[in-house]
Amino acid sequence: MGRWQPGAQERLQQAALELFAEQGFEQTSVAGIAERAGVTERTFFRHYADKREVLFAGQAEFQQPFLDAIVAAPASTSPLDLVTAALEAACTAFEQRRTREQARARQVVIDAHPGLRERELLKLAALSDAMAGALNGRGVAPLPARLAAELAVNVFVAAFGLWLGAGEHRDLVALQRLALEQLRAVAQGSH
Amino acid sequence: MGRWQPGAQERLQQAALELFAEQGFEQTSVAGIAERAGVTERTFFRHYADKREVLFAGQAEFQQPFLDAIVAAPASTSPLDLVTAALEAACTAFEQRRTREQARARQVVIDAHPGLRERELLKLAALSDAMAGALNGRGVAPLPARLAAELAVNVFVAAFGLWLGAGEHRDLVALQRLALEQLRAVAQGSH
DNA sequence: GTCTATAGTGCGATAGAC
DNA sequence: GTCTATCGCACTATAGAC
Repeated sequence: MGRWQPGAQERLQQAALELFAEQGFEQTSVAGIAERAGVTERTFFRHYADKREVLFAGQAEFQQPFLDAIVAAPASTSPLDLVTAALEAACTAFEQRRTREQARARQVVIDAHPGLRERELLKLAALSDAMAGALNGRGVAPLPARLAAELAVNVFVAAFGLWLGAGEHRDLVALQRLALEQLRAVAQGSH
Repeated sequence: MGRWQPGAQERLQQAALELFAEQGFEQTSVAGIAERAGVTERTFFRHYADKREVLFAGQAEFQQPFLDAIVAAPASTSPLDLVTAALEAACTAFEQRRTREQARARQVVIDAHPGLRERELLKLAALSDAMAGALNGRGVAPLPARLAAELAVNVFVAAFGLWLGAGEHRDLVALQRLALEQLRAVAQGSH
C-alpha cells in the first residue's frame, strides 16, 4: 500500500456532505473536510476548484443521458419529442444511481445556503446549454432549441422537487410526465 | 455639505463596472473599486454583501413591475395571461431605465465570469420565486404557478439576449412576443 | 476603523505507478 | 526515465468579527 489511500475524491465528497449537514456550510472549513478525509487542504483544491464544487462532482455523468437521448432519437422528431425523450432517459438513469434519501440529504444542505443554490443553478444552466447545443445538432433552430432546453430543465427540476417531498411515493418518471402535462396546459392558456 | 460626497453607491457601481470591463473581475480588487469611488474598502462591504453583488443592485425595482402586473390583472385570468401581462409591463419599465448600450456593457462583464453568471441566475431564480408567489396569491396552484413563473423568466431572458444582439433593432416587447410564441409552439409539439 | 480567519493560488519537492 | 497524485509553504484578498 502506498503513501496515500485510494478514493480521495469520494472521501472528500462524503466528508463534506456530512460536515455541511452537521455544522452548516459556512461553519465548515476546507481544512476540516480535508482532515476528515485524511488528506491535506491543498489536495482538496486540486480536486475541486472551490469549496462549493465538492457537492457538484459528476456533472458530466449527470447530463450525458439527456444528451445521448437527443442524439439517438429518430429523425424528424419535434423539439418537444426530443426533450421528452431526454427527460425519460435521464430520470431513469438518475434513479438508478441515487436513492431518494441520498438526494434529499444533499438537497437540504444546498437549500440551506444561497451560495450552494447559486452553484446548483449554474450547473442546471450548463445542462440547458448542452441540451440546446444537442438540439441544434438535430437541426433545431437556436431560439426554439434554447427554449425547449429550458423547458426540459424546468420540468426536470419541478418533478425532482416533488419527488423529494415528504411522503411522496411516485417515481420520477411519473412526476416528470405530470409536470410536463401541467406546463403544456399553462403554455396553452388553460385555467 | 458633509465630510463625504453623496452617491457613494452609484459611484461604487460605476467604478466596479468600469474596472471589471477594463481589467476583468478577478483582477479587480475591492480596494481598487473603493479607491476609484473615493471611499474605503469597508464602505464597499457596508453597501454590498460581496464583490459580485455590486453589479446586481436594484433587484427589488427590477422585479416590482412583474409582480404589480400580476396583482393588478383582471379576475379569472389564466396563468399564461397573468405572466404575459407581467412580461409586457416589466419590459416597458426596463427599457425606460436602461439603454441597450448600458445593458450590453454590463452583460459583457457578466458573461465573462462564471461567478457573475451564477449570481445572475440566483437573481433570476428569486424573480421566478416571487412571481410564483404572486400567482399563488391569484389562486394559481403551486405547481402551475411555479411552471408559469419559470416560463415567464425564460421568455424574458431569451428576449433580452436577442435584444442585446449586435445590430438588433426591434424593441424588447416585440422580441418577448416572438419568444413567447416560439415557446408556445415548442410546447405544442410543432416542428 | 482595525484585526483576523480562511478561501484560494503559485511553486517546488516528493512518492509512487508505469 | 515520465506521469500523476500528494504535500508544504508562502502569499493575497475576501469577508466577517470586534
